[in-house]
Amino acid sequence: MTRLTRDDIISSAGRRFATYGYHGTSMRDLGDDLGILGSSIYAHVGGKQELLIAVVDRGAAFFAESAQLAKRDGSGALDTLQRLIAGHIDVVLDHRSEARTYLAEVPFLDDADRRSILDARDAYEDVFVGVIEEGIDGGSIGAHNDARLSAIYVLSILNAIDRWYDESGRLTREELATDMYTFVCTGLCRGPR
Amino acid sequence: MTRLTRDDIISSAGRRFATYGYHGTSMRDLGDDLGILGSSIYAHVGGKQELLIAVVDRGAAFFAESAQLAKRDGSGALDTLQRLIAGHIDVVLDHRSEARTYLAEVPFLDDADRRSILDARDAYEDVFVGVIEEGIDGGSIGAHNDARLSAIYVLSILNAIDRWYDESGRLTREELATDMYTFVCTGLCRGPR
DNA sequence: CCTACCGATCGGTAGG
DNA sequence: CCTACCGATCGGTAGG
Repeated sequence: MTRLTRDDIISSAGRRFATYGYHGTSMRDLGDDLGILGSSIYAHVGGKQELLIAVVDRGAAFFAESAQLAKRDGSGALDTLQRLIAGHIDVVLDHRSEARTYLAEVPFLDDADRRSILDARDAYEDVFVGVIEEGIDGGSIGAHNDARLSAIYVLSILNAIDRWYDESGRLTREELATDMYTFVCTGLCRGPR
Repeated sequence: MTRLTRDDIISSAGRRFATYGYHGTSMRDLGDDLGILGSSIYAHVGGKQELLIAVVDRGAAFFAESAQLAKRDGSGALDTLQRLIAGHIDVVLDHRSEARTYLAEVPFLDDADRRSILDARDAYEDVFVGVIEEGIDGGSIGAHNDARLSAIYVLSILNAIDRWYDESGRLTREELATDMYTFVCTGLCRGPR
């Protein structure tokens, strides 16, 4: 039994917040998870809000990193979009607690922190919008699409994935990424466009 | 100032739950909204959980009703899908509090109630799956689509709408329904299928 | 629907 | 990281 680090506590808090929500979690709950008293957490961290900020910041960083990688490695709009989709799925499934807390508990941040996270979210969304606009300009994406709305649709699908995807089910993560990209690119309907 | 009804209290509770979450709402908060004491709510309602159940049940009923209408009035799979989409948007925007609470606070229901709501959700999802399968059988929807996954994608987009749509913005609800249906049907990419 | 409470739990602190 | 607390707030009740 070695001593806990600040990172241990943030990870553990993320798990609780993701499952029970920020307001559904007490400092004593967090202590129980860690095998210490709730009050002992204050030796590592300033307070409950600080824990929420730390978890949400981690989530934001994972998404931002994923977007940078997709932009760097993508060749062409559709390839970059495909990488953005696969990267988002990886973040959501590899960092479920942070991603879920990032997606659901932001309203409970203090004003200043909430605003800065919403800005980060907008910047991430803008990457999707930019890639779709690029596709429209280059001819690979239909000009009838509204880039902003399309980005929101794609992100809505991506953000919901952790609520239903079962890692131990028959659908692999890669199959999901491919199926979802095909849906987004091609749509459901048959016949010529 | 006439006396409050049970329905008034459920509506008010829905607004609080939708904004601050179940665990972020106290009985005293609810009382403040209603202009009475928190303890006075117990004259109308058994407890906080009962309020959550009532709000969530209302949400479930709105969605179920919408699905029945779409199935009844739709002519063909694609028309029914279009009606399902427009109906879902109407529920989410006309009954924001109930819809949001239904979508977000179900994990905080007691076991039995949660299970029955999850069953209702599955039944609603199955309507979407059924319509997509019908479209595949009839040839209007491409056979390469996985009906279950496609239904989840469509519902993910629909369920996220209340988090970004601004009723007083430039996009009307009808435009949104049309744009979203086009996205779902046609996809983003240009070129033959 | 209010008065007057109840025991339990909350986030957090002083001092070690 | 624990001991020993603090005042505030929680969901809820008895009696009117």
